[in-house]
Amino acid sequence: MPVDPNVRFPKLEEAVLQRWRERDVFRESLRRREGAPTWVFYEGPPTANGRPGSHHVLSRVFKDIFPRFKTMRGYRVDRKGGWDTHGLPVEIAVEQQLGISTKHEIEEFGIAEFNRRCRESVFEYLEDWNALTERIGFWVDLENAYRTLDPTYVESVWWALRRIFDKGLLYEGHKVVPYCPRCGTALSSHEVALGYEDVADPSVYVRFPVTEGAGPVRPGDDLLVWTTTPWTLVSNAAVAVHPELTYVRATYPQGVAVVAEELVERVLGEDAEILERFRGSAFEGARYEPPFPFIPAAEYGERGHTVLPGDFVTATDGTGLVHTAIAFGEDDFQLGLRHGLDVVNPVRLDGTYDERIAGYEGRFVKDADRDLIEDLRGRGRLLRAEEYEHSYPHCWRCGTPLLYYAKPSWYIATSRIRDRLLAANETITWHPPHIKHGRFGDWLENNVDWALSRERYWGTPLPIWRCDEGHVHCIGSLDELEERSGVRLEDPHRPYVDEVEFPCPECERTMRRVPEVIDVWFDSGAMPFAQYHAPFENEEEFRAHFPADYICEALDQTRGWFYSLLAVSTLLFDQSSYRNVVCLGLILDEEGQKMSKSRGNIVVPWDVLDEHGADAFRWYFFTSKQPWDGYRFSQEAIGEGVRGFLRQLWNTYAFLDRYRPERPSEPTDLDRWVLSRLSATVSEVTDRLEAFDATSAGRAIAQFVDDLSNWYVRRSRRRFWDGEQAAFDTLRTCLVTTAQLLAPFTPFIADEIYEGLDGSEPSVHLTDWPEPGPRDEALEEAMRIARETVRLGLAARKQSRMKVRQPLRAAVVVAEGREREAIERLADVVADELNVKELRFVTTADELGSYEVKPNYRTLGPRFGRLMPQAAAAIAALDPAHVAAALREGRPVGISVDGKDHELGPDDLQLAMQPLEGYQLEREGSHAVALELALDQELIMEGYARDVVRAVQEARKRAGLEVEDRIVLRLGGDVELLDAARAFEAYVAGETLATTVDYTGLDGAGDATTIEGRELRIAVERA
RNA sequence: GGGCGAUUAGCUCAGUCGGUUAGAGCGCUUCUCUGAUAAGGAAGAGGUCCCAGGUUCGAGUCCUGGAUCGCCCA
Repeated sequence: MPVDPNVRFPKLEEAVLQRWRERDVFRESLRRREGAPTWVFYEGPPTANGRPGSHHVLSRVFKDIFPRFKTMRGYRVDRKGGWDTHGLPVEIAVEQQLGISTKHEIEEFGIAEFNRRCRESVFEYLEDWNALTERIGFWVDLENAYRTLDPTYVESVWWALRRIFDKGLLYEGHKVVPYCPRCGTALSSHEVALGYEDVADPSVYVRFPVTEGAGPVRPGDDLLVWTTTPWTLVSNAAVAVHPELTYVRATYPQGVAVVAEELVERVLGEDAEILERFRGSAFEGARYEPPFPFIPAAEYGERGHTVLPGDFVTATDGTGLVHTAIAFGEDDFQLGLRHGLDVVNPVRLDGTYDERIAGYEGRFVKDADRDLIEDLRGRGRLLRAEEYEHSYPHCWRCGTPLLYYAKPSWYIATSRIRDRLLAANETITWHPPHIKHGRFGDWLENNVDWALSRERYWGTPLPIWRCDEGHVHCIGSLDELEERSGVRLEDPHRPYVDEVEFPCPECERTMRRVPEVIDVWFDSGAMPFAQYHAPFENEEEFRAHFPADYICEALDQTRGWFYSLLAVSTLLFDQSSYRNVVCLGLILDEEGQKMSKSRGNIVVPWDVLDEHGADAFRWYFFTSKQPWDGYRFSQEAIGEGVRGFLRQLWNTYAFLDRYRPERPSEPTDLDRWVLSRLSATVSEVTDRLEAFDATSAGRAIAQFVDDLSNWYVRRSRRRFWDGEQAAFDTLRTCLVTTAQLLAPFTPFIADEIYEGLDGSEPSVHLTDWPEPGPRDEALEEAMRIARETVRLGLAARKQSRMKVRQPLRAAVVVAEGREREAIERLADVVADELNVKELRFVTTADELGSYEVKPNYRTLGPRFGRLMPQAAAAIAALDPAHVAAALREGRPVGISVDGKDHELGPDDLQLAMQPLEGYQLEREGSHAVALELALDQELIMEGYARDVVRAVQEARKRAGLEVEDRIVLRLGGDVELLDAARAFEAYVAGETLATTVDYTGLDGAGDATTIEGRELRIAVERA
């Protein structure tokens, strides 16, 4: 069946998919690499509880391209799919479905049923995902995909946690979390991000009288402290100052105040007199009287109610002295941790004060702000109270202001292996590179312990059991749990696991599981071994697939999967679990806005696939820009790629298909040229793909296809009409090899072209990656120069308004040396393109234009330095003709700069052509083309003949004739046109496939057309 | 508020080691070519290389500060 030039790609792709299914190509590609070296890819698991979007297409096609490439390069690339199934987003989706929103309601509803619904919900869109995955050509083994909810997976995670526990790196501590006192639950960071609102909170400046001085600060001085959460003042534990910042003692109406120097005027006004300046570190350890007497300093430990150093303190707001309440802020908490302060939290989980805060017991803390401020004012401790506008997080469910709250939580002591994490990071190649020591490296440098536990329901249960005596045991396998408890868990999730109890190995009391589940990121970070249920089984499989050679996810995974993978493998194996990583950017809409459902600017993948097809979608992502820069995405942008590249490639293929070789022939320079370009392209594409640079690789292919279509084929058309074997062989080789290069990029069209032109394997994806053939760089360079010459000649025609169809006697080319040899070698091509009878060469431009001499700054700049402008002036003053002559003969040229003589060689000067008036000449650098515009009768006649041919071809098309149909041609009209046609009858007849030409006129019959104002009538009939 | 990245023609993007006339594709206008192509070719219009300083003989490129946008974090 002939190749359809107007094929619809989406339809073509469906047919190719069908062929892949029938021939089982993906699995065959793995079978054929049995025993070959492995190249390992890890699938970062998505969650299938929402429909896949365009950004998922992006990551999936990037996950596809390099494994395909490596498979063709001879590796076995197993691609095990995976699904992330646990976590809060899943729970929230189910809560919404049930119309509930609190933990209390979930427990009332029943954890068993709630989790059953979560389990269902995570695969709700599995069919969509599977269909899309196949349709975009992402080859991944979905039948054996790992799922983080499977008991085998959970067991491997437990094994990992046990290992970490045994190393003493899993512990219970406190963590400050955003907490909704109404819902009684901590919120995850992305939930917090949902609920920021601008609110006015009190802003108070409070006096803390010093009781025990330190450095320059004396008893009786007032530490001025600023806070926007007066309710936390009741549990003030310390005051933080920046050790490097400058502070002052300054007079004010109430006595002497201590405040950051930069803020004196803003806090104390202009009248304050500065008594002393000193560093924050100077008064570290000073003791003060706290703002409220509810909790004595001793409760906080040794350093309660003292001044402590804190790097987080700034002088942009407040006073430069920061009130610290250990239980209510991350900075506060870390400060307390560092200086051994004990956590004292007088606030109950419902957000009210407990009995220690006499007079306020049972009141909601935020509502107590006003009374607390009045209390301070009454005791003369308040300097000033204002309102402060800022954005503060609220619960996205109920609108209650969140409290930051220290809560018990289980941690992995990753900060203790920070050096190992940094060392492991050094072994990873990042794309783009700046992530390595930028965003990711910084994150590792500032590593804090991994807060592992979540007080939630749908997740891997934390396998820690505890007895009343406080002994702790970490379970490392389902077998172990069964041995201790006698219970074999079929489903290790809550609530079933919560019911399992066993006697404490130390004290024989009953051990019960702690209620927490773990952070889902630990699940996915454990996938290198958990996907195989290692080490319980498939240990060899795991060993053979560790570490990964390649992973790829969006940039937002730096603190997600990229981190959890690295952390888990470093904790367990002290090495990275991946060697190369490609980070993808975000997808924005046409306006540069983030795509979101609420904006309604989502581009649905299926729309793109139906309109343009998967190859177009893929090609856009691969080649429009470097993937980490993000995309401005639109259907239109993808359509451009289809027209500019896929159509061009397809048309070239369809062209080849239209003709048949009929006679043997020798290869020409054009053949050798395009094959050399092919070799160059193979090399470059291979190099770029090896470097994970799909963008440059794809663009190199596009450039080659453009050369192939718009130069090789265009220049070779007649050879195809004539059935020259060498042309067919060359074009076929180019297209088959291009199909191989394109296979990882656009697997459908690549396979279709391969199938149509070669087909010796069941699929292009089962072929070996092409090796570059020989190069002829001299010929490539020659062709480059010849094409440049053509470009100049066409420009000259344009300038002289001399249409290309009009033959000219000659083009005069200014060129010497290698350039001239190159053009002479390809003179036929150049003359034909320019439609001139001959090319004449002149060595210098003296007869066509004059030279201009310019300095080569690159060589002369370093030599002359600041005298460069003078040197340039001296060069400009040289006689160009003299310089040109001297350089041709290899003699140096002398100039005088600043009283000294200098010799300039050929590298120091550049000659450029200057156009001379009255000539039609186009120039570039040192070569130029001029046209001989004089026309004689013969040239004019030939021009007419070509016009006639052109008109007849039009008539043939209108008559609906096939290109190979022979015709009887009859012409009538203007005498000169007819004379011209008669004079060039062989040419006219040959071009139009006319068996006979008749000039007797048509008596007004036939199609009338006009050439140069002369009438021509044409009648064509199939012969 | 901190960190990272981006900013070049109407749009999408290149721009190497700092080298003096900053490019391509698309779109637009005009012309041209056409027995593969809704194709090709030529010309034209279109630029504050985000801004301001600095280094340098010379800055789109290097440094500092700022603006805008995005991401991550607080």
